[in-house]
Amino acid sequence: MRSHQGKDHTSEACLQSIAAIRDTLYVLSGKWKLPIIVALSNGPQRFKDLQRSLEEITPKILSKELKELEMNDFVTRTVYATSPVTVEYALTKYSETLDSIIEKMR
Amino acid sequence: MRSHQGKDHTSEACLQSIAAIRDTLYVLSGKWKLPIIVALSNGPQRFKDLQRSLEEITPKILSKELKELEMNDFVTRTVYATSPVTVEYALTKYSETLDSIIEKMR
DNA sequence: GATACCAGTATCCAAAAGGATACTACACGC
DNA sequence: GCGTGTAGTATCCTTTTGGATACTGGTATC
Repeated sequence: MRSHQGKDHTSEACLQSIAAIRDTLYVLSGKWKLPIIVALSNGPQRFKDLQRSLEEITPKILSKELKELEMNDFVTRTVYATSPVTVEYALTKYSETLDSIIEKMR
Repeated sequence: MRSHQGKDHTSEACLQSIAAIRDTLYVLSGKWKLPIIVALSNGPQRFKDLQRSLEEITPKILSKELKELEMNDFVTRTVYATSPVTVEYALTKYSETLDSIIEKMR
C-alpha cells in the first residue's frame, strides 16, 4: 500500500476510515455526551454536581452516559470513602484528542 | 473550551459553542449521512447509483437523508430531463468544511 | 401490451434512545 | 426514628430512528 494520506482510495483504506469515523461519531453522538464533557472540562465533578449542572438530566441517563464515556476512556470514575461516599468523575488525558474536533465544529 | 479555563466562561459564550457543536453533530449523526458523503466524494451520483453503492439502504431512507443533506447545503440535487429523468446528487463546496473534521476523526 | 428501469412515496412495524417516577442502601445530625 | 444528603437502580412509558414491503407514474424496450 502507498501513503495513507489524502485520497488513497483503496476500498480497505476507505472502509477503515469509515469505521474510525463512525467510532468517533458514536462517542460524540447522543443528547448528553457533549454537555457532560463540557461540564467536566472545568474540572472534576461528582455525580450530584453533574446532575445539577446539566439540569433536567435524570440520574438513570446520567449514569448510563457516564458508564459509556468511562468505557471509551474519556472519563475516569474515582470513589472516595468520605462520610457519605462521594464519586468523582474527571476527563482523561485521552479525551483531549476530542478538543481539536470540537473546536473545528465550532 | 478547555483552552480558556476559568475566566472566559460566560454562559452565553458556552451556550453558543454548544449549539454550534450540536448542529455539526446533527448533520453528521445517523447511520447513513457519512457513508453518503463518502460515496459522493468520488463524484456526483444518481439516486439509483447511490442505492447500489450503499447496499442495503432502502429508497425511503436514502430519500430522507438526501433531503436533509440538501437542506443543510451539503449536497445539491439536479434534475436532468433525459429519457427517463435522471437526478444527480453532488457535494457542495460548503461540504468541504467537513473534510478537516472527518480527517481529525480518522 | 407485458416487462423493466428510474426516482421516488405510503404504510406499517421494530428497535433504540430518551425520560418520568419511584425506589434502594448507606451515613449523618437532631 | 425522622429528615437530609450521597450515588445510583428499577419499572414503565414516549419519542425518535431505521427498516421491510409494496406501490405510483413516467418512459423505453421487446
